[in-house]
Order: sequence, then structure tokens, then C-alpha cells
Amino acid sequence: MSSLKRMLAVFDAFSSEHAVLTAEEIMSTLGYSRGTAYRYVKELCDAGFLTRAAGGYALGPRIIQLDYCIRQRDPILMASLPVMQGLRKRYECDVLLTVFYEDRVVVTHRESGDQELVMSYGRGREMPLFRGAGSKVLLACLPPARQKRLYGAHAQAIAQAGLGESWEAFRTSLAAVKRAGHAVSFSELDQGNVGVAAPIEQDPLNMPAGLVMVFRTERYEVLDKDGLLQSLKAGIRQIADPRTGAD
Amino acid sequence: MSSLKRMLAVFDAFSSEHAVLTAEEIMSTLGYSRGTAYRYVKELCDAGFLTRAAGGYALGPRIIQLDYCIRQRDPILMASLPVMQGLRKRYECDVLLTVFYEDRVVVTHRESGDQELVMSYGRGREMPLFRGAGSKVLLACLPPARQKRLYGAHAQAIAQAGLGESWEAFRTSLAAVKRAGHAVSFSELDQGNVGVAAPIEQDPLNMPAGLVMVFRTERYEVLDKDGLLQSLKAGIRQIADPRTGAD
DNA sequence: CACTATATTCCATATTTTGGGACTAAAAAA
DNA sequence: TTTTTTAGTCCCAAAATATGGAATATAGTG
Repeated sequence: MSSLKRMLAVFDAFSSEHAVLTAEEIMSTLGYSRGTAYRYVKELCDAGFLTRAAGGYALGPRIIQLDYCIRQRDPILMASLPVMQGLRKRYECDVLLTVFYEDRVVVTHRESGDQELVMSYGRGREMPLFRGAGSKVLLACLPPARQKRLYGAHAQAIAQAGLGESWEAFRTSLAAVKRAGHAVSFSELDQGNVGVAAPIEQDPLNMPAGLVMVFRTERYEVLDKDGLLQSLKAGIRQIADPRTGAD
Repeated sequence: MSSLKRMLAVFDAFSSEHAVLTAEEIMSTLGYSRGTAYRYVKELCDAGFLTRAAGGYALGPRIIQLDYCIRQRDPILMASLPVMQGLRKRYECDVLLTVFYEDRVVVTHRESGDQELVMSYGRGREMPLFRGAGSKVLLACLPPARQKRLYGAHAQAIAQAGLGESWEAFRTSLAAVKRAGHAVSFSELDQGNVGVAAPIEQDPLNMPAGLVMVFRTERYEVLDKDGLLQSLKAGIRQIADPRTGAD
């Protein structure tokens, strides 16, 4: 493993639950020697990615600054924003932009359109890989080889989520989602909420991304499901190819 | 220069103005060979720090996720939040949390308390190093050696900002701020705004951080300046040592 | 003053990284 | 169709660098 990977792995040790880590924790979590761990930490501190904090190290201001750049100009965000706002206004729902990377699904932007909706997934939050409409449509977009690797690594979680007890079954579940071009989930993530998701088609080198519309169940029940799906799919088409007119 | 530094330097090439860069641009901006540039970019993509985007590479979702961790649990933010909210409510002003690193001053959090205030500095935005009350109090906190290095690198900008035409003059300006324990600036960043800043005293290993209260001039004029400074300083004391009671 | 926790320095070895070109794949142009 | 361009990967010997482990700061604490 390259030193580059090892240094980047330092970030894996940090999370909302472990916001401050001592040098000891970092070196033992990652299995680095004292000298190496301190060297990595020093590089990261010098660049502002980490910062000293009471009793250890915490994520640093450079991350906030880069995040700002994303909010200002990220191309996928820029393309998605008007579509998300359109859906939000039309359906008075929350809309999430999600992306898959490295075995994770992360919320990249959230438009809130329903004040009474209680949803725990906001910008930056990681979603369960195998539950929720948002994750499913992204998994369905992955090349089969990637799906197989995922199955190998997470067979148990996949079975638990009801996505199949075997690689074949998993493959078939995802193929069904792929064919439909969307997924709907009821109370899978937050009790009482419905998620309706579709993938943004882009060239396969890009990480899969998608839009999720989130409703309270009682609001979803009274909606025209076909119309809703049409609006959503028109939206993702517009994102993938800005020339296409919106719904 | 280590490979670690070189890889981290890739982030320097990105900014709000350059949100998408081609591999070519990265290698020429940083002066890396084709192989090396692609290697770095690949590592960063694999880890989610970069992502492919139409015609190049953009900052990736990992940054958004780490930013979320900061918003959730960052120790300095957690300590500052109640104080900032207190000041915002009491004075109906905006309050910024700023930190210095690597020759930059960055806004780490913003509490908005005045709807009519127009201020261009929000979370994640970099401030001019030598203008504005926020930057000045942080510079004044730096060890003299660091200040001298800064002077060497930015003599012209320092002179332009009126902070002194020589190292001695610069040193003296900062010493005055340090002694006062705060700085006030009038229309230095945004026309018609007043900034009142004070540093958060922490152990000198930490990057200097500070609080800035921002007012519209007409609101600032009618306030009790002494009381305001007392509130601010009580605030920063409370952040530095949570046991201390607030004002 | 000794003791602890934290961080840096040192150094010889050997592992990695590097640059440059060859190579591949796909898309665009001719 | 063939050619050309663009984008990215692969390969390898030379050279630079990272590595671990111990010794050495540094500072705070009782």
C-alpha cells in the first residue's frame, strides 16, 4: 500500500463519533508506527486538514474551505440545484442529491420543502449502503463486477436488508431496480417516511449519483405516483443533459 | 518535498474559480509529470476526495462528509456555538468564528443575527490576511517568528493594508492589537460594515482562532462600545475555559 | 527533580517513487 | 474506413524517500 493511501486513511479514523483523536489512537487504529503516524499527522496539520484540539487532533479548517468551493461551484450540484428546487416546490417534499463512492452513499445536497418532515439524512451524512431507495438505485447503476465485489464484502448486510441471500439473488434484485429506473422505499430509513429515488445517468466513469424525493407517508399516499415518477425522471434527464427541457 | 505534501498540494489547484480541472491543468499548475499527476489524482478519486466531472476532476463527496463531521462535533465549534448565539441574540449582529492556518484566515462558522446586514464572508470563505478586524487579531496572536516570516512573504500587502512599511512597524502594529486584546475595523471588508474581533486564547500549539461581531455601521454607532467589548471578551474567555461563567 | 505525556530527530536499510516513453482505448476528425 | 487526438495506464531502472525503532527534546505536573 502506498504512503499516499496510508496518509489518506488517517481520515477514516475520524467520524462524528470520533471527532477528536489522540496520536496514540490514530497509530493504533491504523497500525502505524509512532514515527509514521506523527509524520502523517504533521503533514495533514500543516496543510490544514487536521488541527490540534484539546487532547488530540480534529478535522481542520481546510475541509471547511474546500466544502465552500463545492457549495459555490460544484458542477453536479450546479446542474442539480434548479431541478431539485423545482421538485421541492412542486411536491412540497424534501429532495436529496446522493452519490456513491468507495462503498458508501453520501448525501451531497438537501432541499427542504416540507417543514413537518422529520428526516435524519442531511448534507454530508452517510446512508446505509443497502437500505433506502437512494442507495438501491445507485447500487443498481454499478457495473456487475463492482456489485459482485460488494456482495462478497457485505453478504450478511445484503441478506438482512432483504436484497437476496445469494449473489444471484442480489444481482437479480438490482437488475429489477435498474430496469425500473427508480426505487421506492417505505419507512426503511426514517419511520413514516417514503423515499422515491432515481439515478442520474452519466458516463460510467463518474461515480453514480441520484435524486431522492422524501415524503411523509400520509402525503405520499394522496399523490399521483405516475406523475411523480415522470417529474423525477424528467429531472434527472435534465441534469444529465442540460439541453433537455424540464418536465 | 515529500510525496505526501505533493499530493496534498493538488487541493491547492482547486478553488471556487477553478472548480473543475483537467489532468493537464493539474500537472502543469503543479509541475508534475504525467504519470505522477495521474497517480495522485487516482488516489484522491479512490478515496472520494476528488471525483470525475464533465471534462475533468472536481472536489469529491468525501469532503462533504468530513465537513459534516465537523459541523456535528468539532470541539472548537461546540465550545463556541452557545457563545456565538448569545452574542447574536443580544446584539442582533452576525458573529463569525475564524481560524488562522498556513497563511490563511478562514471563516469556520457564522451566526446570522441581522437580516439587513450584507456580508460576503460566510462559512468556509477565506478572508484577506491583512484586512479586517478578524485577521488582525489572529495575526497578533502569532509567535513573533511566525509574524516575521509572514512579513517577509507579504511585505507589500502589509504596507498596502496600512499595517506598517517595515518589519518593525508591522511588529508594533500587531503588538498594539495584542495589548488591546481586540480590533475594530470600519468598512475594511464590506462597505458600511463594522467588525469587532477578539482572539480565543488557547494553548499556543493550536492555530489561533477568534470571534468577529459584524454590524451595520448605523447600528454600531448607537451601541455602548465598552459593554460590547466586555460581552465579547467574556465570550472568548468562556470558550477558552468552559468553566468560566458567561457574561 | 523525577515522572509522564507528547512530539521530533536521527539513521541505515530497503522499499517506493519517479519520470519518460511505450502502450491501450476510445473518441473525433478526415 | 483510416488517421489523429485525447485520456489514462503500464513498465522499469535509477534515484529519492519512507520506514521503524530508539534516542532525544519539550513541557507540564506533582
